[in-house]
Amino acid sequence: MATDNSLSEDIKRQLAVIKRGAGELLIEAELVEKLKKGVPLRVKAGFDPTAPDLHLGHTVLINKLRQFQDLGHQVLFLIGDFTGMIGDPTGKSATRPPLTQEQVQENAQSYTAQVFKILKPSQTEVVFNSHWLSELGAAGMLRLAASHTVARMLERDDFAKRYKANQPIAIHEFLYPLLQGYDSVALNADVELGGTDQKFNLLMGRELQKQAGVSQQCILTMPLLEGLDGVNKMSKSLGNYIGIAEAPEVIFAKIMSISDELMWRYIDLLSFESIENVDKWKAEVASGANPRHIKVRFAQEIVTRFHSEADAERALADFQTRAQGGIPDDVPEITISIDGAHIGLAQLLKLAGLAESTSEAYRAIDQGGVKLNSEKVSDRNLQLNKGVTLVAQMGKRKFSKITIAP
RNA sequence: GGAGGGGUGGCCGAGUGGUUAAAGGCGACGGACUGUAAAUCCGUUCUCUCAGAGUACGAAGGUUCGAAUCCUUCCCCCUCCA
Repeated sequence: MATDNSLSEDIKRQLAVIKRGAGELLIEAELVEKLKKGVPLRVKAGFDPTAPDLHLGHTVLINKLRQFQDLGHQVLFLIGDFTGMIGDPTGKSATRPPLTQEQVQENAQSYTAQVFKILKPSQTEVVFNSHWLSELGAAGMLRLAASHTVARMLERDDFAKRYKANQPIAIHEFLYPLLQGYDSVALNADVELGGTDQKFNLLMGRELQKQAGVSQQCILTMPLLEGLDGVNKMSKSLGNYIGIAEAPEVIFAKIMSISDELMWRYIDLLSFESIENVDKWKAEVASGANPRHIKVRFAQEIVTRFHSEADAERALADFQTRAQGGIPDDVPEITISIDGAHIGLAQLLKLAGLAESTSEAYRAIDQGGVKLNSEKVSDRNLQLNKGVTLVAQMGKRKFSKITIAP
């Protein structure tokens, strides 16, 4: 439904900010009513404590939380430590082992340390759902479980698919949406954010709040960011992610490696540039400009956000050096002690950590992927003497300044 | 509780006694091409004291000149019936 004319300028502005880049807002009219009260909204978002390394995919959501803060609202950063301790066996590959209390605390620390690069601590409340869920007890859990039917649960898309495909669904997996919904009741959330895949769980919060007789939360879903492969959603386990704690050069290089089409997706979901500017860039590229320049600019924006402007400059310089086949400035140095008077190159590369195994090193040499002091090496049996220092390069990215102890 | 199916290299997946270190695909890596993008093409893809060995097909034993392939025991997963 469209914004009607009676809305104040302020609320229109807030709505525009909230809806930018978002997937779906349920229910807009309710949100307007909440905003009209002029009281800071309680905006909830939940995070699984099992993966302490945030990547850009997570930041799509966190950016939105930050925007809520900029509009004066309060963020409830929920760490799902209770569910984390049970251990989520959901499908996929390896079942995750349950986390200990210590691990959960550690992960939470790591989380907040990273998340406050984006969120304002003064408007963020970090909460753990074990606080109220562990008090729920078996009786409370049963009451919760009684609130919904199996049929209702099977409406959820992934449950439905798995059920049809004869894949197992553990009983407690049905409990997850209920617990997440109960979190909203306990926190008295006004709005909950989640990925588009979370819609069902988010709606569960609304229903449980209704049953509890409290005001229902609005729901804002955010699109899922594709990973570097451009196909699957960004995730650590798929290895297609850009971690926000990664080195400036790494973040920069990874962004430069995404395809041109995917670049726009990233910009839409991650950049803070105005919509007008982004549209202008798209037009420029459409009329023949090299997308590379925009990618560089975007990469710098992201590196600056998680490191600093100086780091972004360095990352760019580093990137260009490598592009010209040069040796970057920050080559790690390593000294290696050997037994005999000399050592085979393959063994050396392995000891220096450039190759996983000597076999891999031999292969790389055979394929012309190894350079010493910028000279390509073709002799797979090359021996190196004690006391020498040289810069070894394996492949495009791996460098090391190696000294063989005399 | 009963019946049946299955566990193969990072993943998927062929392979039922002998050129099988194990087809094929994906991924990954190296090279070419480029904007170090993507796509495409070529190559590689267990390890090692590298051309000669060692170790591998859920685990442990056994049969055999020889096993991923046959036998025994154990572990794990799935499906159906109750």
